[in-house]
Amino acid sequence: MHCGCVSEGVPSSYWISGLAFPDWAYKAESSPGSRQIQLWHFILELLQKEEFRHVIAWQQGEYGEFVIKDPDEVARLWGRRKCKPQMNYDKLSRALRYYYHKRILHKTRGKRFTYKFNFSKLTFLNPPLRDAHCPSPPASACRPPGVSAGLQSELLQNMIFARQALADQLTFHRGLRDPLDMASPGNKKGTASGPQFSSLPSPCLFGFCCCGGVQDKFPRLGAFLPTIPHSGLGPHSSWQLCPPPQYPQPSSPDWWHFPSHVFQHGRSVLPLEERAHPHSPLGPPRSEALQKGVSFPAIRLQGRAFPGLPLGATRGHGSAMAGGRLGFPPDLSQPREEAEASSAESCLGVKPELELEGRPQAKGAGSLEPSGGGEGLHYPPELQGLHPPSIPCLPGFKAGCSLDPT
DNA sequence: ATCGGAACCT
DNA sequence: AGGTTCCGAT
Repeated sequence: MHCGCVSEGVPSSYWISGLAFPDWAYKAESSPGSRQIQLWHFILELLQKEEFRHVIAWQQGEYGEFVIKDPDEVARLWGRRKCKPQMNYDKLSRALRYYYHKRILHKTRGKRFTYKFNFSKLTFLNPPLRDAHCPSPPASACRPPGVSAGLQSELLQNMIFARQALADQLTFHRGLRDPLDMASPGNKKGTASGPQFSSLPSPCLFGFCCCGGVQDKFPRLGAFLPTIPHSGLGPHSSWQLCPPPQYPQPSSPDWWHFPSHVFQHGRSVLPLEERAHPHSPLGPPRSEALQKGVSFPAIRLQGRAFPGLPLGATRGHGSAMAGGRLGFPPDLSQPREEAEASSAESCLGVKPELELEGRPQAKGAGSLEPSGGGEGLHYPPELQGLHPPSIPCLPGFKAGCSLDPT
């Protein structure tokens, strides 16, 4: 039943194994319907490939947003993949539009051929990770051989997105989802059609970038996400640890310009440490955004302080926690075994009681609507300065999610 | 260019 | 289910 179509040299099996698109997603045996490559998979494949950058590429500065630079070519490639020589952009875009309702994708209004992924949805649609352990190499291995500075940046973004996605999942799963989504076909509860988040362990997200061997474990992870038009990381050649070694400067707000609604729910995720010491020496003064409540838990590794990242590590439904695979980096200075042992129990997360205010799709108010809601950052005063989640942490780490062992 | 309904296909 | 094809509307 070969049609001579090719897959453009892009393996359709695993390619972000363990994160968002595990290989099962492509395997026929995992689906009675002989699951084929889906369009969004394909789009992501193209996006990760350097050679298609002239055809489709991530939009700089907008996370998850991509531009189809050559619609005809993308359509041709898609048609080739699907053995549909009559494929064109009109048809392809129709398929993309079906993703709007599924919240896999949405259109960036006003920008031609520009769409944006809702990564959280993609992740949510996928099943539990099978082996998301967090290897803990020596710090010196933080940039594995072959990991370029560029990849370094991308890996960081992966981590950011992964955390974001998990945080989104968390929100999603705590019953605070958007009613529109409840009605969407992919979200029928209690069916066997989708994974249950309660059984979804968090990957060691930090491990993606901070732990060595990421190339081996996640060979294609690096190209998954758009390049951060960098604020504090790129120029640093040392690749010591993934997050920028300091808070972003107010002059370079890119760092906290995450599109996710995760950051728009009036939730301060400031670590206790930060709250207790508003002028903490751990970093420069908080930016305007941070003051508004967009902040990340501080992380200390090897004596250095980092801005936290939007964390999705979940205590979620208990059982997930009991599984103990939560995304937090071990202290890289620890001996490997020790670090692994602790990483198995580590966790850190945003307070999972995120609110979904309004429907993302609601015109002008949706957090997922990039062109509609402006910043969309509304933080009721009463929600500012809330305590961080009471989340089980690494042994020896304070609840409050600093990684600073005390 | 973009949207979404409708019928159809696999 | 996840498109593909067609098409009228905006």
